[in-house]
Amino acid sequence: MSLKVYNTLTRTKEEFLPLEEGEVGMYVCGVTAYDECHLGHARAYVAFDVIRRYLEYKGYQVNHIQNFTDVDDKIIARARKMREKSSEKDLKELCKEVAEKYTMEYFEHMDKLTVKRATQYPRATEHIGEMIKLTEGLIRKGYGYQVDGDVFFEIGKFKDYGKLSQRKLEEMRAGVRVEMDERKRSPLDFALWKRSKEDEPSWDSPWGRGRPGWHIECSAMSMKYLGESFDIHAGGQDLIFPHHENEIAQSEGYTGKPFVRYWLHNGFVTINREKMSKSLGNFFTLREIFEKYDSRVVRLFFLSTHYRKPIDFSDDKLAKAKAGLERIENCLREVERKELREPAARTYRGSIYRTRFEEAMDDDFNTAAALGAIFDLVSRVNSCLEKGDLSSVSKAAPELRDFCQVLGLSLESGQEVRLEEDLVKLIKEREKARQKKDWARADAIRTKLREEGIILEDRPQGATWRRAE
RNA sequence: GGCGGCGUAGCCAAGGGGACCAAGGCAGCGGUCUGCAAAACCGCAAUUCGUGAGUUCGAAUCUCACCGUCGCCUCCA
Repeated sequence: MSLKVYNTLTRTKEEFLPLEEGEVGMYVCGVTAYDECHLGHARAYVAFDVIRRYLEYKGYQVNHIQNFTDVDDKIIARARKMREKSSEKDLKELCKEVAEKYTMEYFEHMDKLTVKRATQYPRATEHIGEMIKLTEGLIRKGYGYQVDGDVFFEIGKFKDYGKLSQRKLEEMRAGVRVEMDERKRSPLDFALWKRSKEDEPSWDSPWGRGRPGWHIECSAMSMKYLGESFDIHAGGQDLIFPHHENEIAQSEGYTGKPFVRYWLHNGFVTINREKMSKSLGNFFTLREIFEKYDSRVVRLFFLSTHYRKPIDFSDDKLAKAKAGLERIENCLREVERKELREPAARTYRGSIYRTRFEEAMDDDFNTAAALGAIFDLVSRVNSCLEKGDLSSVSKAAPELRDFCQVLGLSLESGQEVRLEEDLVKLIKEREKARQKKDWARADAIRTKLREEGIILEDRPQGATWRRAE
């Protein structure tokens, strides 16, 4: 079976063939560290995490690079606000603090969502030299031009400009909404290097003190860590234009080589069918979301829709994802009770479930269809448990864990958690009451425990409990 | 104005010319189990895939038109 991926560059699904056999270079556009992460970030990074995990499942060694933008207008704006309150610190110091704070928060939230750590996380400010070198090269090759301390990229010089977003230059000019900077040769020319104001973070360059433009960092860092041509470049659909279009122009203009083989873009999170965004005021931060929902539920919610499609968020949908997650967990918990826990070795291949799972994932990482296979496998395991066919269970259960692991669904085993002393006493008391057929007492205890978040299930061997969550 | 996506049961969602009188989940209904539950199991539930026309032996799947909806064209995952 061959893996097919949808390439934004060609607008088709293509067979995935990396440059080096057995290895994949993958660059994911990271966050600008100026504010808390929201649901949209979570969706993107969960999507690319699953892609990375599946590539690893297929046997590839994945070199996953993800940047942090730690110098930018918005970070500076944030730092300026902070300075209004505590004026003793200088702006550069505050910019660093802002970036550091939100970088750490990013990790905190992504860990909750079980997003694997990238191989490396390069920061823009640590690669100023590389960016200056790229900019110099672009000027030398006639793509860049300097105007009093600013350097712009002249898009008219790059013949393929617009190939990713599939736009023609003439069309774009017609729709330009940006105010014209008189010093630019075309309104669509973009900054490679920006002259900076006195108090802003700045670095020495051949064009004076300044800081890099936004797009250049991704060209510089991706090529530094993955080479001038590499396999996968990923990000949100909103980055297609102008960010990724500009990256192609810079990188290919500089190297004369194809920059990226496969461009992958995830769809947006919407709230009530509208794009979630700060300007609309309808966004949810991950901090808010995790106060209400288990992060595993959030992850399953994302996986229930193909990563390129928009996904609409609502409490109701999260509640449904939660019910689905419980179905999988109840199944695995039951397997453990039967002491059938086995290492999730991939020894049992070729089942119809694995075929379906792989076919789904091979088809541009169709996690929604893959979940179909997972739920069918859950039904199969439950059914075998019911019939007492434990040899089938011991074959199917490791497979189920294996699939969940590929999707990054870390499931609770349910057994390692201890119950508080007084609650254990109550359960024992209830057992006695049940033996005496004192149903009123037994039910009262069950209700009380339910209020404590403990769900009791009576079984032939006695009652078992699990946390509600 | 230009470009692109989407519209499948009550809700979510996969499928994208014949194996589909359409996966899977949630909710619902009937049954089994249970003191009653919970969990689980068994079964039921779209004769139909936004609307209309067309291509085809055959269409949810292709073409055209229309309606609805969302996004990009400015920072954005």
